[in-house]
Amino acid sequence: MRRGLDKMTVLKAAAELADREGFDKITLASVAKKLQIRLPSLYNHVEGLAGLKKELALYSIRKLKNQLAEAAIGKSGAEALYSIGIAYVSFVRRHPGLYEAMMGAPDFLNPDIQAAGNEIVALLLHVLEAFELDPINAIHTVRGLRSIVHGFASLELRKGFNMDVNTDESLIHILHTYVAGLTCKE
Amino acid sequence: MRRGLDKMTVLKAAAELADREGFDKITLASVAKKLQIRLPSLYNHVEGLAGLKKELALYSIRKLKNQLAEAAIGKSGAEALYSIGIAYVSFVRRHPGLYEAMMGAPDFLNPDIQAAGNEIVALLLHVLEAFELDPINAIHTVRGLRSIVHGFASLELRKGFNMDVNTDESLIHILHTYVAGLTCKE
DNA sequence: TATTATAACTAATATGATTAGTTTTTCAAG
DNA sequence: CTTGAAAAACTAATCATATTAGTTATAATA
Repeated sequence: MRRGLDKMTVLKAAAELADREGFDKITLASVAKKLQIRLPSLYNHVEGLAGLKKELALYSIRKLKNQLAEAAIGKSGAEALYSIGIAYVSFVRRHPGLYEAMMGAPDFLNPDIQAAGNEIVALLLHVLEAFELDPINAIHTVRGLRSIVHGFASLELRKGFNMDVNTDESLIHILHTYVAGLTCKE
Repeated sequence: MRRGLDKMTVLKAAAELADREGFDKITLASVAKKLQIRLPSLYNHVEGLAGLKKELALYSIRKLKNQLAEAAIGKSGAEALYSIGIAYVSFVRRHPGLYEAMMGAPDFLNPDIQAAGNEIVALLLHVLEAFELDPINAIHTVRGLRSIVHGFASLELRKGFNMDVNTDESLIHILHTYVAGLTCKE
């Protein structure tokens, strides 16, 4: 068999293109050009543009999950939450296009994407055990943490924050405030 | 002058299409079909597809701003924050496609969009006066509130939450926790 | 060395965006 | 009324991209 590209090479090319030029610049034409092949040849590796984007979303969430898990190593409680939160935002800053590929997926109902998402949820639930929340509260809290880091990263990516005030400090402040709200009841 | 469509009619058609079919289904072709005109005729009202999306983003953020302002009427302090947060998420639920048009804008550097965004920030800062935060903390807190509501709405829209636990309760829980963190220092 | 699966290719078609240039209609000025 | 200008529709042509069908070339392996 003629050994040329494989799927991962295509995905990495698309990811780099997305991070460098923007997610909306991903077209089969632009990816093919970057790989120096003709456009239809990509169909040997991915199922069209929709397939490429779906695979890219999966690639993205798995990479994110790994980095979040790594950030939690050797930490616990509030310290672990801060580390994970910072890692999340850092991932989006380093991989803006790839992150958009993940959020740009029509929805998260794809089983593989859901599985990776569940691992992130499980990681957060595990860290939250130190807070001894009842199960329902723990779910609410995971949703809160995810909303905070995704919302923050997403708004920052869109240049939604005026740049006069340092954004790193904002992230820390927000996480501290939320965690304070978890611990000091009333 | 021949009186036919105007820009607002085009925008409303596109908004309805986005909310009903999804933001990605907005094309000049689909909008023209809905309006029963030929595609190139749209160029009399908007500057191509990019222009339409930019106008739609502006239309969206202004509408959102109005509904947030309305939600704050007659309320203050924490109660006002909850009301605004719920109104934000409610807007996204009622106008998923329009909200995506707003977040899908390449960035918020457009002056008109920034102006509308600043009004939302000003509204939140005004409500936060009751908390007597120092100015920098107030900025961080506004960013926190925006991150929470945008992140929550965005994840919910993408079906990012398992549906076993009620999402309305999650939103209340998150806002309560964050506000608790603001008030009970340490 | 011959076979075969794979991965590239060319060619053709469809949809959508855009531009250029034309026609039609309505309002308002004469 | 008539007529002329402006606005808003149109047709036609071009370009880019995605997709499908069918073909060719190559490399692993039998």
